[in-house]
Amino acid sequence: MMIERALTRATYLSGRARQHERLMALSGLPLDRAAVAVLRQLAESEPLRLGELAARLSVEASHVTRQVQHLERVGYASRVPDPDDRRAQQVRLTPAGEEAFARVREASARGMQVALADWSPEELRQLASLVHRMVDDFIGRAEAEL
Amino acid sequence: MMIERALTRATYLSGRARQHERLMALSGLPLDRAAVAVLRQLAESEPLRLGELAARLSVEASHVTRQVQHLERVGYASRVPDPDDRRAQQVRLTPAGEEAFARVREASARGMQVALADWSPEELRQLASLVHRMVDDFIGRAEAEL
DNA sequence: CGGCTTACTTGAGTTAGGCAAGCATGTAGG
DNA sequence: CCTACATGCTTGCCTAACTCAAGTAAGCCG
Repeated sequence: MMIERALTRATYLSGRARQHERLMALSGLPLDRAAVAVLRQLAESEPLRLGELAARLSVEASHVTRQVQHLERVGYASRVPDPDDRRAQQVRLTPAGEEAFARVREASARGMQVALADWSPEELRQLASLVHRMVDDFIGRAEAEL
Repeated sequence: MMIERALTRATYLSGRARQHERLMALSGLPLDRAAVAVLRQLAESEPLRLGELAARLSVEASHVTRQVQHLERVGYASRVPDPDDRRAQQVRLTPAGEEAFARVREASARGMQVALADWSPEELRQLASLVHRMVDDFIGRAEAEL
């Protein structure tokens, strides 16, 4: 199963702090890795409750609490009480948050374009679709095991 | 560039501690994430000097020093002075280390087989080959930028 | 030899993230 | 409706995985 080695290489490499620093330098934003992950998830979905956000990122709620507090302090996210459940809060991005995410995404895509410059559009499409499907399958398995 | 999103999802997910715990439970070994990364790199190459090992993992040498000390204490790695340079040391796996890595790899592959059970062999092959190529291209770019 | 570089080590600090305990709200059974 | 248990979030505290800075030993160059 050579896929095992391929994925391990990819994921270890990209988790390095250095990659993140490159990204922040490119985008000109002072966000840490965890904050970017939250920002991204919020940008890619409707407003989410805290618990749901934690579930989608596969991390503990306590971690998300702190990251969201951070994003609030820098003005990228805001919370509104959930109308259906007074225990819960909905988190959404502010316009500034949307804009910050756009810059992150743009910087990230730019880096990839450089690295993958001589891939054909078809190959890129294929890679993206296989990877998406793989992630879905992994998440599916994780959920099935509960 | 939808590939950007696919990769970010994949890499964030796989970095989670939970994934690692699952792996350790499957393999029955008490190694932490960093140790596994070093073990893997050593298993996949000839004996390496400490600095070279750090370079291949894209981490600081000081981190590698500590990880290797750890692997030595549990009997998975050993060092020999580099014959060509008395400042340096070569790190290699012991037989116990080789065996431990084999178990990690097997556990990891098993997990993937479950998750990706209904992929065709052709799709798996394709994914692996695209991912390998992508990682090579990323490493190539990182080196080119020095 | 004297001075600069390289390979590694050690120490201290930061960040991501888990776990446990606590508080407020919701929900069901008697 | 009241007691009892479940949820959603927060806070505090701990560990792992690094990084950066300073130190030592060995090599290299005039």
